[in-house]
Amino acid sequence: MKSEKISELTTNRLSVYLRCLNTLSEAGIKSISSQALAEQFNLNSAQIRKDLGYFGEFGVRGVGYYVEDLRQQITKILGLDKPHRVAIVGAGRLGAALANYRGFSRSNFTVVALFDNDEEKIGQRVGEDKVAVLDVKTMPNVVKKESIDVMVIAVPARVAQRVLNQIMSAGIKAVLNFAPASLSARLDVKVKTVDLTTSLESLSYFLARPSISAVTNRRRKPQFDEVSEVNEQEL
Amino acid sequence: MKSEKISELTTNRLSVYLRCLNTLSEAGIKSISSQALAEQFNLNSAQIRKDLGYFGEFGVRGVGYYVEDLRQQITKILGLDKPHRVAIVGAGRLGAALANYRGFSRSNFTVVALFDNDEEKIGQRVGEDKVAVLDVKTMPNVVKKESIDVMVIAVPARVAQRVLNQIMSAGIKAVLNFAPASLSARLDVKVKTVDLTTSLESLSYFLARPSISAVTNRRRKPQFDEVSEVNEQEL
DNA sequence: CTCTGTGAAGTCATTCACAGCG
DNA sequence: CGCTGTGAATGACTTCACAGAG
Repeated sequence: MKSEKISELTTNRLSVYLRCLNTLSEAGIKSISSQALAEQFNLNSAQIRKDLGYFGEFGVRGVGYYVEDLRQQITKILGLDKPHRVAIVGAGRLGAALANYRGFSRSNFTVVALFDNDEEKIGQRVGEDKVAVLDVKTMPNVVKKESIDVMVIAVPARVAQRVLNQIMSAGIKAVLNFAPASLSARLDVKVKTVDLTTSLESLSYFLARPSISAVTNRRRKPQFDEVSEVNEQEL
Repeated sequence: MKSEKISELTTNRLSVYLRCLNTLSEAGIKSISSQALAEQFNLNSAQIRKDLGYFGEFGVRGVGYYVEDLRQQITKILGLDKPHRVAIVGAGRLGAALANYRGFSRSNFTVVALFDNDEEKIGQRVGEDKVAVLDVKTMPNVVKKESIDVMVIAVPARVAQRVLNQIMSAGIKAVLNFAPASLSARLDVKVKTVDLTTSLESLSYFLARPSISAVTNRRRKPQFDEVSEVNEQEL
């Protein structure tokens, strides 16, 4: 175990590894080598080993990694053993969709509240989960009372910086931003921006050039989990 | 103008530059230097010049860039001068939210259809825009008839690969994926994955270490567009 | 003999720094 | 003079390749 600073690319991949391990665990697989893991999920085995190497020695030479053990290790590294409480600012379509997104709970995240400044919306409850819409002015108090430690920005771009400032004032250190805007934050606050516009426009660039090879894609590989028909309702 | 291959990081940034130029244009700014642009939007001036340099010489020495001109140039580079037609697979909460997202039109994207396999949903129309929910089985025909060239995957992870395969069979070359799954695609198909789980889990890692400096964040800088109070409804 | 863990090599991306255009 | 455009320098990330543990 060294004490270099870990790149965000590495932590992103750790999250992906964790997801793979969950799948393997559900399939009853007990152990797996970095190579087999890489092949099954379109990853690179050397990179898996290197990423893990930053945090310790989790493997067994000649064998590979024990799925359950590694799962717990990565869970701990990512801080997912402790629960996180999330609030979303902006009770529009996206905010409401996120508030009811079922995928968060596996990672130990719970959506606690939705904030908005629209009188019409405040006091309502949104979606199946009946998440309460609260006045954005009450944010500082609610953050404290509800022990919220992660905030999601789902407001229009032109108010995003202001909302971020309020969020930082409330003492939040981790923010997921969906507004298409370049935000500036204090150094001790981590803002991750998910920029749909940029993603789409980047796709458009790809479509605009009939270039031969799309280097960014992974090698083609048949998947192993061709399960039977199911509904597509969950998101 | 060279003919190197352009990194996705560069095209992502071009999209950001375009957004900044839109803001400047609306503010009536006629020209701007790379340095001023960088300062106003937390960017790096050398990088702006280098990114643009891959595509041509758009600046005027001693002056900077003409906002309207550069805007059009980047629009063309990203292929945003031609309209794109988008369909979304998965008429769940996220799919419905995306189908009615107003931010796409500025980039010349129009959401044409929603696909699902749930009998209950097929035939309905979703949101203010009344986007029709169609049977996913009709996808190949609809893609042709409606000239759809971009698809969005908003289905649960376990069916995402199968949906992607169908999408590729229908001849689509550009896909935006919201399912938390590692997908494999043909080399001539570009898949961009927006992974909420990974984004959140990476934030969790950041919270788990009380490290002094969050290197990934931009320098703190006061914003210049502190506009007056508005609603936060649009997403 | 298999597979990890890891320096060393290689590749790709960002930033510097300045010649030279307008 | 100010600013772009760009090689050259630096830095970051990935992949190779292998010593050595089990």
